[in-house]
Amino acid sequence: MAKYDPAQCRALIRDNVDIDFFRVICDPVRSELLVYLAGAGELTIGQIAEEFPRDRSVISRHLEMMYRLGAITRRKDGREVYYKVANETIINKFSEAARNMKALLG
Amino acid sequence: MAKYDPAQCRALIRDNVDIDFFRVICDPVRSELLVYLAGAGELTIGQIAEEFPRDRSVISRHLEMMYRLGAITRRKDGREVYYKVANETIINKFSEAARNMKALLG
DNA sequence: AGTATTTGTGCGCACGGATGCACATATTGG
DNA sequence: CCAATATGTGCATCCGTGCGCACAAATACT
Repeated sequence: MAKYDPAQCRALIRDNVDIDFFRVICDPVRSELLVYLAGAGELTIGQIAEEFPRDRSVISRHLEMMYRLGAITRRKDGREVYYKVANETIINKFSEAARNMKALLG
Repeated sequence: MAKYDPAQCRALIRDNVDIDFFRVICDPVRSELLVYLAGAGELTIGQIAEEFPRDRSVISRHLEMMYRLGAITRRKDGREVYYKVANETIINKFSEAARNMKALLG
């Protein structure tokens, strides 16, 4: 049997699916934020926080996390920061992962 | 603006992507197990545990978790249990999610 | 400049999940 | 029936992460 090579395994995963992206997206709170944002269009942290049972700082950190991974975009206007879902990026991540998994396992 | 409805948001997510499935798959340890299994074909818990720096019981629980969500199949033969990656299921989950996200956001 | 408003951040607390040990269960072989 | 091997499980512990409070930073408004 082939000897186990952790580095090679991890590399093989990361070449095929953006694990960090999906991990961030598939969190219960963040996925809810994402769906809400997708339906609302463009919102500030304050507007979002009004509707969620979490502290504003928590919402801020979740959005920051999704922003870093490209799931949402943001636009600063004065003191407010408007967040919006990065539709194409998300679609592409899922499509790419699906295509690669098919090639890897199919 | 639309009032926030947590139940509706969660339902919308779950109708489009199997969050629990992806959460389990995209864990660092489990994804590594999955890739290793995919390359090796069919292995027992003992064989897998020999190659991973975790206790056998930990491997057992991770495999059980992935089995429950359909990511892997298992076959009992005597005292041994052979695990194998459920290629079609995984491919289908990714394809379905990609298709739905495209319809939802595109 | 001074105050108010919006967002970012440091920090400590708490909770959930991962981990490993010890033991239970199941199955084989003698 | 008994010992040996493979896997499942209860339990205590540890560690990462989420959470919210308090405060800092940035910007607007008068």
